Amino acid sequence: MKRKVENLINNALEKAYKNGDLLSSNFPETEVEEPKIGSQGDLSTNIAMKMAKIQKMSPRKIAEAILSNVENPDNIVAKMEIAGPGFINFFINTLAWHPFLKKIHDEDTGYGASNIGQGRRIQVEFVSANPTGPLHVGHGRGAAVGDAVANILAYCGYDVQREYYVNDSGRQIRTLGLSVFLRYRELFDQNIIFPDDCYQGEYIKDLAETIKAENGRKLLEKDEEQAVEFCARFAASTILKGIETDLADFGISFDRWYNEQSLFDSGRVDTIIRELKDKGIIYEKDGANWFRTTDYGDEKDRVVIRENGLTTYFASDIAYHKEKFERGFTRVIDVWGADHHGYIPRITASVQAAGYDKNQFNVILIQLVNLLRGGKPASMSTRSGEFVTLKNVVDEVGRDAARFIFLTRHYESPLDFDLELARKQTNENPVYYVQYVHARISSILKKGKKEKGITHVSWNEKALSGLTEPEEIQIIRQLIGYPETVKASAELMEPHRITYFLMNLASSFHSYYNKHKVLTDDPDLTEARLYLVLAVKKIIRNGLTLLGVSAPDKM
RNA sequence: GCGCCUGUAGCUCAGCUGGAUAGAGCAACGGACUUCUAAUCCGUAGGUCGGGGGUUCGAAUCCCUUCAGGCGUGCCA
Repeated sequence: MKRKVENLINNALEKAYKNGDLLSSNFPETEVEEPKIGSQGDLSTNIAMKMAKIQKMSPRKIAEAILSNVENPDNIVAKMEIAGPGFINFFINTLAWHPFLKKIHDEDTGYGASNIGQGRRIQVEFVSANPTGPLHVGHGRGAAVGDAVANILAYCGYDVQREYYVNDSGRQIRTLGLSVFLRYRELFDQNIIFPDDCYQGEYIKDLAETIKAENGRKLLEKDEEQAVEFCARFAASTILKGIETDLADFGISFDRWYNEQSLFDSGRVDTIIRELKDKGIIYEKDGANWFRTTDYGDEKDRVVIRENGLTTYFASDIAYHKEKFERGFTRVIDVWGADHHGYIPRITASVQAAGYDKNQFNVILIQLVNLLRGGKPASMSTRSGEFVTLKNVVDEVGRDAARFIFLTRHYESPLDFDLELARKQTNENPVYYVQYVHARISSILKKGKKEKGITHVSWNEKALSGLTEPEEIQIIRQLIGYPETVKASAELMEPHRITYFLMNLASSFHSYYNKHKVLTDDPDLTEARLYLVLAVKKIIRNGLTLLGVSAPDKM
């Protein structure tokens, strides 16, 4: 509809210029938007105000010139008026809204899809938690956002790959091995001191128990380094399997699990460091090797190889991100926790050093999740190991509620996640509010079939002319806005836009439902309303699908 | 100190990327089930968009400045 009105305006502009009503043909882009207040029409444009300077005329004069040249061939516009400082308001003919419903039905699951990605390859890397412990709620938020972003991008024509980067080498894995080994020795009544910097959680003890059950005291006879190495590998792979399961239960799967270790095994890390040294981007100082990240705007240079000869996490990340682009992705998106924001400049630097544009690399920084229970903080300290895991949360509140709540905020704002509230099946909990729309409509359709024998609703222009209630037009207007919402949410990588869209649509529907009956004694009206309501159902389903939330037929 | 993020109704947050009189939900108060699911709806009340400057026809939105909170600022990951 916006586009249609834009065309009317653009044609009017040209005509006005030819007539001499306008002095310049230098037209700014026509923008049409929905006024918030009903009395200001269905759509309005600010074009006259934007043109005032160029045309050297007052906005209202320009508006008049435009209005006198508007042609309205399809009788879309019922009324036009100039308002305020120079807005042109358009009142749309009720009948003109109806054809949009047909588009929704015809395109069905594809309604809202687009091709802004044009098949470009894009990678979304998310979660990527170290396999040193189970996923906690914070990872859950990253998972929900990353997955939704990937869904939305794919829906908008990108060729999306989901990847999980597994940090399976480096010091934290050794620490993991040591932690497990020490707990293992404890099981044989050996007196050990368990260091503070080891992993404290109960799961470490469980892993030790498993090793004991499978290997007896064999490890005690081994050389300690070997034993730690064994524990490390066993623990990491067991934990990773657990992570994979927890994510699957959360409805998330990856196209690829990428091992950090493989970057060393293939020699990629060595190669890239050598290349960068040759280019002078990496240099030696104080016995260590430094990357000149300051050349790319970082606040100081960063160590790649430590004085002790070991590489840092950054070294493998340089190789990793370069490799991503070599795989053919034109854009790479990393979803990180906000506590990693200090790493953005250095990774961006490495991407640029590899010859790619900094805009090809984006980081979505997920802010903290405050886990609450009845308004009071639920413990989440990693140190004591008593954090609430993602699995705990999903088991307690369910997948749909968890995912939806993670997506009710812009990812840049901290999120309060109240377990008690998420479990409630009341209107305090927005998931049910939206899902309930889908269930209610399913129920109407079922009843329509049972009592009136209506098994199929289709486009019927005559019947649809009966859809004239303000609530009905309001719903159609909202439905029409869906593709735009999806597009914006893809471009900005902000899934919460869809969440809010769905809540607003749900609100309009519930309101309508309470005021008007869909199944009436008038067959035409019933058919028209079923057609409308079915369109709502399709869009609720489409939106929830993008968010990774189910659309139940019954609740 | 420096960097990033956030300050919008009592609370939790939206605000379509500069538009007209700033919106929801919760909490409070008052109403609606012999009806397609009351997991719902209707109404009332609630605001100096942290403060101060600037940019322009027009600012919650952009710029500067200031205050407050969170996070980061390792040859840890």
